[in-house]
Amino acid sequence: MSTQAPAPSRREQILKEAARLFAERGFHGVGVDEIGAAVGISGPGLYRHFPGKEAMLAELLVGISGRLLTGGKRRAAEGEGAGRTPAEVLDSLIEGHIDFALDDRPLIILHDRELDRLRDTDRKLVRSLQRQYVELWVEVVRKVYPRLAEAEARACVHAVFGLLNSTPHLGRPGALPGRAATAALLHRLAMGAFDGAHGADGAASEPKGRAAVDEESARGS
Amino acid sequence: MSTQAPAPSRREQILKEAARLFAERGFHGVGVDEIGAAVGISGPGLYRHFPGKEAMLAELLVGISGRLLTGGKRRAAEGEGAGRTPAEVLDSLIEGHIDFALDDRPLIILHDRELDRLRDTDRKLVRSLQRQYVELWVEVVRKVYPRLAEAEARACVHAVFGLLNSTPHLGRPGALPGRAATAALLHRLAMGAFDGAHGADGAASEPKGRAAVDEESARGS
DNA sequence: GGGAGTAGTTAACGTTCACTAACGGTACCG
DNA sequence: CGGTACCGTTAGTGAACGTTAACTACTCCC
Repeated sequence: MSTQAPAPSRREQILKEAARLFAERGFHGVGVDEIGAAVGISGPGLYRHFPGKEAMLAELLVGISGRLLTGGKRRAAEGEGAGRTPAEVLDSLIEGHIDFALDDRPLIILHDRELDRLRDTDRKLVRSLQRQYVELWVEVVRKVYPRLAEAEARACVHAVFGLLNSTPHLGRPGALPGRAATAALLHRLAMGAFDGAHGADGAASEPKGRAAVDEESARGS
Repeated sequence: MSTQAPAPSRREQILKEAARLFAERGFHGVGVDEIGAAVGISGPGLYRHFPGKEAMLAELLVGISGRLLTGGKRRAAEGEGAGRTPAEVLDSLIEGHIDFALDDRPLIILHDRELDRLRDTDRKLVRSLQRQYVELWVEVVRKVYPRLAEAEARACVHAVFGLLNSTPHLGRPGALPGRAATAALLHRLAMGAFDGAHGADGAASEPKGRAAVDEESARGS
């Protein structure tokens, strides 16, 4: 309805279009003229809003990293506050990440693709935020799957991020039924991945039945 | 000259270094002078071996896509020939992909990151190879997990690729015990993901009909 | 009405980049 | 020795890019 679109203030407009273009063609593949054209102004008019091209990328990356971390922290804290089990907290983290991946595709792409185009200062900040986010997940994952060593858990988290961030690769049109179905599918995939990493025998905490697919066990490597 | 193997023929040397540099800093972020310097010659000397910078990227991407597809086809054919179960074939596909991801990191990065920097002809070729590879997986996956609809299976395959291709994000040093352990872990993660996708109840999302529930949250597109 | 601030324009500058031109050395081969 | 193909060099070219400069129009506010 009359959702108050609160004045998409040129700045945000620019950031949004820049994100889309950067994601499509890469940071170095997009000129400032194109970004300007995408918002109706042309070329150097952008410099009224940003000190430079890189500042746009920096703000985008810091923004997404910060929001991911903030959201993750909030969900973890909610879990501690209420009587949630670690498994439920992990569930919530997965859900939050999926929301990001589905709603902010361009940012998710940039987030792990164009980080190295930042200057030292910005890059270190973004990396720090990313690391904190990863460690947040690792902590929760290790509570749910205590048999995972820390390094293993971290690798699993990175892998699941790769899985969840694969949304951009799903074809644009009607490849999947819809948003909700896609989210549910990703959720199941992520949970399954963690379960699989933990090993075939006694995973205690999660009630998900093991839908038996006959596999001849561990000829793993 | 009976020794066939050790001929790192300048050309291959160039391709290898170009792959590394493209993966590190992006196609547009690397200059031809740097590529030349990386192999000991400088700048335009490269044009004795390649008609242009983009030709190097094209050869790299066609190469990796082709090798992935060839390897996948070989494994699938071996499965058909022998009495292998679909689950065993899928196992083999996963193993093959992991080998690629672990042994040719730069190429795996380029493979899904710099595709759009190619000219139409090359890009279509690479996309065709990639699509065939995906469809190969989808076929096998649907045999192992028959309850997955085709679109779902395809999404799962893409997601698992994202998972397996996450290796570049695993920290460089001794983050994981070793190659074998990493491969085994990735294998378990991938299998678990498929299991998880299949295992959930079909209550929510099995029909192909336009379930109206999806688009609820799409306000403000 | 007259600053002041904001948001935009076009023109130009300096650099970087992919690529070409012209040239030289070296190995093989008659 | 002369010829040829290969592999490399340095110098240069035209285009594109990020950024700055100089200038214009509009709005707000006393």
